[in-house]
Amino acid sequence: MPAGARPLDFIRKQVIADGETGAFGGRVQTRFPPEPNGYLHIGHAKSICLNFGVAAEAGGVCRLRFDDTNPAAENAAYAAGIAEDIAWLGFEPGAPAHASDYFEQLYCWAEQLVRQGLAYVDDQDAAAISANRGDFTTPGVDSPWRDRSPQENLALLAEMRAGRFGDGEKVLRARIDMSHPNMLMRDPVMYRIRHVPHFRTGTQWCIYPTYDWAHGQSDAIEGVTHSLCTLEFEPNRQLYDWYLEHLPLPGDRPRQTEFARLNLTHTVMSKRALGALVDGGLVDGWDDPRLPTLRGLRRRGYPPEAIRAFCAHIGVARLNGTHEVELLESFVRTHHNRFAQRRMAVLRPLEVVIQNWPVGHTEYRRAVNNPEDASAGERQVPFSGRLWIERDDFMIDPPRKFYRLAPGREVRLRASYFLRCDDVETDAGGEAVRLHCSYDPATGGGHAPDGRKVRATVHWVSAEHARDAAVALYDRLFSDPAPGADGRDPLESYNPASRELIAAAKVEPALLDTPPGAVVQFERLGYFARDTAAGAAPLFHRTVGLRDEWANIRRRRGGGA
RNA sequence: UGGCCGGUAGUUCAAUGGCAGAACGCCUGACUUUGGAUCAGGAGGCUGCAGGUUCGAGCCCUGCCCGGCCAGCCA
Repeated sequence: MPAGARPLDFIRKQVIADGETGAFGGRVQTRFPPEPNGYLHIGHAKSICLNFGVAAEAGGVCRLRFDDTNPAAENAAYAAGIAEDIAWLGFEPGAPAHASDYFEQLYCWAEQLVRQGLAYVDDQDAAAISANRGDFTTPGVDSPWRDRSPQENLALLAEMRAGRFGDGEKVLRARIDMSHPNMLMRDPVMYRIRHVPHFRTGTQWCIYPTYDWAHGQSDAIEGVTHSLCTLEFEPNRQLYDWYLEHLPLPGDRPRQTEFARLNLTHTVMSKRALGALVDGGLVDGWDDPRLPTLRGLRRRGYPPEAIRAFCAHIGVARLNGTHEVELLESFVRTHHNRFAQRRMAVLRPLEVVIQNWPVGHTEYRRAVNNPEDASAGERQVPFSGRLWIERDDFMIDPPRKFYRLAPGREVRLRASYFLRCDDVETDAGGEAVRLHCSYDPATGGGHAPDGRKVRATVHWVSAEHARDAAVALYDRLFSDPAPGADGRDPLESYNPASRELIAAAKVEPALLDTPPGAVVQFERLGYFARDTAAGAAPLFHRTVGLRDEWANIRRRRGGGA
């Protein structure tokens, strides 16, 4: 399904065109610029794949640069986590750069703009600045401090830096146009006062550059040629260019190009919403397997290869849309189908007694570890006269198209014999509690010598040899495909049944040899990742289910059993 | 309401002004010791709407409709 040659996206086309026209001296340099105020999610993965991918394909470089201009929200732990996640995804973040590396240069440039009369210190408070900015239809009004002399501004700026003022007392603003149709051009703030220590520069600074004042200049300093960002920064491009045009840059002027961010159905991607889930205890933390964070997906068992293949597949465009999670899941299945070893596990056990099995006898059945990969070898699975099978694999009164076990019916036991259900013990409510069955000793090869067929193969675990394991089943975190649409609170559609814990699934002994973090297929059920927590009882997270035709039939009938 | 950007199959994306395609999903069949995987076939479109230019428009022009982003001292 990775399918052959996908047409090039508009960004790669542009990069190639730049190479042909000799723009940027033939160089290509990109950057991935996260703010270290949270963890990365799959939306960032799209950007990472794009930035690192474009650079690699063009023989250029891509650097990780932390956009650490807001000390109130950022910390070193987030920065370390981000670098770790990038490496896990399969890219080399190298020694990261930081916007804070350029604070001194930025300050020098700010002084230059002041000297040219292109920036000024404003004494208005935040509310006044906001009120005087005007709105979409009415122009802003000039600040009373807009026409201070360069000398006065220079002195004030120095005092701001020296800590002579309290938070919010003054800001430095670019002097552009208070009636500009682009609101971002109405004298944007360049520096604000924050007496907050920064995780890298400590208390060295108490004025911090805004995003707009730092970003393009950081790009220019590093020699970035193609500054790729998401669509919501489109109006910022005009400002990006304005700053760069008015500064004496060391090299070519970088160019900002916007692309659509990734959205997925049934989940949220904004840091605010993610934070609300974590802080509200609705999930266990940033690495909860239900979250679209890279740490969550890793714990869930999503392989980085599948995430990269997904990102390559969806491409990049300027159209803001929403991908179905099912597409992501199909890439996860494709990967695990090829590499995951198979094991048997019974999640909701139903007891089977084989009446014609020799009492006390155990036989070891050979089972292939991965039918897609002969080199994965085989293993021995203990078989005896008392088994667990899946409750869902039996029905007392089976509807049409249900091919599994039922009274009088015969199925094949995976890697073992045919099994016939002779009798059912039920409880007071009519539920099956034990099946009395018989096996056909002639069918050990998986076929009946007399040529009779079975419609289904069922997985099983020998009760005597079964081990217990905890299993976490996951469903959509949000029942609404577009949580938070129409301005509603996304939490309104939080799915309280998004996790179901099975305390003691019955599993074959070999399953417990699975190393932490590894993903195996529970035959007929799905892919499951062994939890990475050390020392605890074995726990498996369901990464994704198998494609399930019977579930589709049930769904089409209206969800019933 | 002003500015900018978008609108092609259910979804995401293609299509030098020249027969509207792919992937995932869906449906049917084959095969099968996973109702998995694999293979073969199929359905699915007034290219947002209306005009215009042209031999010819998804593409160019005009108007309209719908959606996104922008009025933080967040990024």
